[in-house]
Amino acid sequence: MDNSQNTEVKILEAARDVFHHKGFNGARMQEIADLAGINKALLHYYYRNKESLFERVFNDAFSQMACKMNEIFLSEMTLMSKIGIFINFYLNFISRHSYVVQFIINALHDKPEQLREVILKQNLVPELLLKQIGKQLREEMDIDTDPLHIYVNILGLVVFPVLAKPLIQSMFQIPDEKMDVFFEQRKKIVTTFIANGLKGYEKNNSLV
Amino acid sequence: MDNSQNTEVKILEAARDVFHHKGFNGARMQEIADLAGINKALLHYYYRNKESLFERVFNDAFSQMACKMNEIFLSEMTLMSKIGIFINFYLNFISRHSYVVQFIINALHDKPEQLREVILKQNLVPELLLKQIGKQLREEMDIDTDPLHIYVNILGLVVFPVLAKPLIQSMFQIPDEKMDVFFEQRKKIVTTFIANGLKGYEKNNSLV
DNA sequence: GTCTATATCGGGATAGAC
DNA sequence: GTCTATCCCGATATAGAC
Repeated sequence: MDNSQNTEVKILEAARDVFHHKGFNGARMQEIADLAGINKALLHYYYRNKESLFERVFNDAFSQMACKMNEIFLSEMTLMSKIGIFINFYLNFISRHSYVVQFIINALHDKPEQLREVILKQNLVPELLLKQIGKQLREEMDIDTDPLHIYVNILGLVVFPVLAKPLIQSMFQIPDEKMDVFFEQRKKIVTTFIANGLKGYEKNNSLV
Repeated sequence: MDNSQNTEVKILEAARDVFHHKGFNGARMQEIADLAGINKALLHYYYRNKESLFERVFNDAFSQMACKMNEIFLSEMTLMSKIGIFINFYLNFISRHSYVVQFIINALHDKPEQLREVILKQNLVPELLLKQIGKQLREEMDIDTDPLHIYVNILGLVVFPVLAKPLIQSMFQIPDEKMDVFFEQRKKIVTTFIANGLKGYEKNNSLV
């Protein structure tokens, strides 16, 4: 019992590491087994095949991300406070686990229909999150732009540089240490950028 | 001669399609051969192995992207005009070839050292582009924030939603037609957002 | 240059003993 | 539950004829 729980946990941790870093096609069952300290046969004993293990890993990753977003944006605060917390949390979290988002995006790109089911099985209601953001945009900032655009703007500013980290480093020849500084700087930069960007959407803004 | 050129072209087109959509690990030499209307042996005659063919495809894709960016941002216009053109161009181009950026990002994530060489062999000078943006930010808008942050902000707002398209569609249950509308809307939305976001960086801005 | 045939190997999956 | 041994297919790559 105790042993089986241990094994299960070890498998999931190993699978997570390998799938997150190498994706479905790049991952090897052998590598997962090695990392978990067991052999392939036992891996198949717990998860009939690679697909099912992958789905489990995807489900965990997606759930973790989505839950945290829900937690932040459905809480009781002003929208700008939520955005500030979101930016700080994700720039901390993601820069340590940059591969997670890329993993989710790639997984969904490779097998959209299959994983859509996985997503729907969770009891998240992302529409609620949008409604809440829309409501706060209207009431607190007099903005009635589609909240999805705003949400995507925020995500883009925070998430894209993490995804593109290797690209940015290669193009501009930036060493790792400087990238750490870069991400730390972004907390302030992005917050300011969003705060001001939103002003353009205010109903009575002369620029619109 | 004529025939060989034709074959070479067919191979590159086929390889591009397959690699862009499925990445290195997901791509099959057989599929590329089929798509090019030849067989595997001939494929290996032109490109000794999968790696070399992949590098060629990566080089082409990266070069195409980088050149277009250079062309836009090194031209003779105001920075805001460039940004407007960039947004329109990329939201048109990328929404038709969404996989290209994802392909580049994934490739660079999988084999950063190997592809860094490929990038350096091209005669692009990305630092020049940053310098130019920095100069225009200072002279035209009185902003002396690191131009890399601004550049990344712009890219994030434009590129991220394309990368995350399947994610967005799955989460919020958005059909394809509505996504087309969404991307069309973003041209205006993002332009406004950036224009106003930049105001926060002006030296004499009371908010900073 | 282009083909058919084949070598070779790696990786997912299963059988069956303990 | 955990292991060893093995099956079997798919994929890259090469040999060699035309």
